[in-house]
Amino acid sequence: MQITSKFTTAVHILTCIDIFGDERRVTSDFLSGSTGVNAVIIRNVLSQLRTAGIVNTRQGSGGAHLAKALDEITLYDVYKAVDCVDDEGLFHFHENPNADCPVGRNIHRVMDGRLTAAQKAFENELKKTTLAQVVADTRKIISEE
Amino acid sequence: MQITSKFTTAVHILTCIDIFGDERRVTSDFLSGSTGVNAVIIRNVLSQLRTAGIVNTRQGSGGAHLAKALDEITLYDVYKAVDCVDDEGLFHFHENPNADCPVGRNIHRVMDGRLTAAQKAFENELKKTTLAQVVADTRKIISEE
DNA sequence: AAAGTTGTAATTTAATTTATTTCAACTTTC
DNA sequence: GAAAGTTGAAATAAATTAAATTACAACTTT
Repeated sequence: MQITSKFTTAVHILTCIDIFGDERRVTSDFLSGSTGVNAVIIRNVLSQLRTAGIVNTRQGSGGAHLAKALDEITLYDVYKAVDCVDDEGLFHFHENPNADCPVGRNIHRVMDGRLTAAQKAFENELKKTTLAQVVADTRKIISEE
Repeated sequence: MQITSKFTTAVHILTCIDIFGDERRVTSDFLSGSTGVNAVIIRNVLSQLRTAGIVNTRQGSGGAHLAKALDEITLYDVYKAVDCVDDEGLFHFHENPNADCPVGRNIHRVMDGRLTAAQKAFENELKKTTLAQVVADTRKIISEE
């Protein structure tokens, strides 16, 4: 199992908006070309980023723009925006444990706190990186090529 | 997306082996009844736990047994045993970034270290809990019921 | 008005996860 | 040593999810 590629796609998109935004319109079609991801999927991701207040887009006009500074956007914000993990959490519980079995009716509760802690540790790590850092690293590599 | 329920199923299985192992044979059929998971899936999970050196099973004889002490098995060991996350890692990269685009050909590399760190943080948290703790909590809840 | 773009719904395709079917090999017990 | 019960494993099916595709109305700019 893997976290949906919409997450890495979203980071790619935001990086492109910052790096190419000055010289050209960053349309879903352009982003589709850079990512190799279908333009409709790009528009869906942009739509989620817009709902999260991370980008601005407008019907007709073409070109996505950042709605906040890169150093105010963490990888966690993007992860949340594109809804990588739903309310059920990162772990999938087997759904029909037997309530007549003392283990079956309690195991979920016993594990829950510990699994949530693991998920939190993971998410907290994502909060440590801002898009500003990602873009800075990308610009550095490009300039050295 | 969610981590396969084989993981929580495996923890359930190990808990049952410890709690019921003294009074009865813990067969795949019994475990299927307690978990609500198909008996063949149970046998597959047991097979993975056996490969990891966590349980012993034998053809014909019936009944799984722990191959090591509960306090020597962490949630991480179980997670690894049932192969929740493959070599590709927890995050799924979009697979066809455009090598002609300076962002496209570098973004993977830029993100990789940070995403690996998040995965590591998550896995390290799983290493903090042993099955001994899970079973102790389970026994406590059962005794208070 | 024309060209290009976004937003969104509906559908299809592909991949993955879980369940099911089947049966040979093995153990224990009577 | 035959019967009953079990594991191991392969093959297949069903269900779920992710990603791509098709289609088109609404909007902006020129």
